[in-house]
Amino acid sequence: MKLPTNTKIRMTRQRQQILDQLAGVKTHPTADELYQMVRKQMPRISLGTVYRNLEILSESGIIQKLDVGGTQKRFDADISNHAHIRCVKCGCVGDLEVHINIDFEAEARKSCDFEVLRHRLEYSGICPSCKDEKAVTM
Amino acid sequence: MKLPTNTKIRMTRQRQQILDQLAGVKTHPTADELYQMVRKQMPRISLGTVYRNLEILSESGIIQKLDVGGTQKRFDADISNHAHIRCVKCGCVGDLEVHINIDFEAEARKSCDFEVLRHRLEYSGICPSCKDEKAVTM
DNA sequence: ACTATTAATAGTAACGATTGTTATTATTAT
DNA sequence: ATAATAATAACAATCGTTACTATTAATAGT
Repeated sequence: MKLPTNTKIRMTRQRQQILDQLAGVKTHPTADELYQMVRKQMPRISLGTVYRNLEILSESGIIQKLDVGGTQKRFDADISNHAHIRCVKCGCVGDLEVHINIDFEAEARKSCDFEVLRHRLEYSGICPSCKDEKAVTM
Repeated sequence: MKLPTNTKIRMTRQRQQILDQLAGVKTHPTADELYQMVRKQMPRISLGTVYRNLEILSESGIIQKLDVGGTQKRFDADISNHAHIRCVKCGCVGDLEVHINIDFEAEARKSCDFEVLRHRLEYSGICPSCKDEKAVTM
């Protein structure tokens, strides 16, 4: 089990690079995609280092680990609470600002005996570029 | 991409057994858990058969494949549209009847250029038995 | 009911994503 | 400076899942 956010983490070149790359992009990359991105700047970095740092960064609340379906986890430097939409064709993930003024947790408590902690709203659909492809093909 | 429900599927003993076991339980088991359950009745069934049948059954709309976070997929013989809550301690998954009369898809369309298809509302919390454990330990 | 067709099976190998392990290197505290 | 600590690269191991292949079983047509 890991420590909470009070743990001070060391900012190494690799960690900084991973963070910078992630912050500079709004595509919610997978660990492997980030590895490819960082490798262009630091060719000797290892995939394990990327995984370990993404884990550490998300555990200390600096980034977010997303579990939006599919086999791979994705990462987001934007910590704000926003919904995500996943393209059913290519698997890419976009951001979504949904303003629904409902206490989701309170609603859930009405119908179950769990201690309700949080909720996640996730969408699926077809991304703009896959929509265009479809249009071209037909 | 696979065909809709008009595809006729062969009902083998194994497939029937998997379906029966899944229907007889409200715990949303993983493929491996189902494998263990079915094995008690059919000791020579293979894990691959379980995976293949769960895939076929969910594709033909007879059961539901759940992607509720965590590393493993889960399965549900209850096709009705209901939300799920996952225990952050033990990973178990429970059902939830949430009645929110909002057109989630319409809300999403306001803030993104995807073709919005569907949404998923997922909760996390602590299940009754993990709550009790905590109480005992402290 | 009998046989041909064809899908489904058991067993096992292969796979991709992720997590460990370990010896080495870098960073921080003394 | 040097000892202590943490992070790294390289690689092995694991986990969940899918693919392969020879064999078996479910259905269709007689």
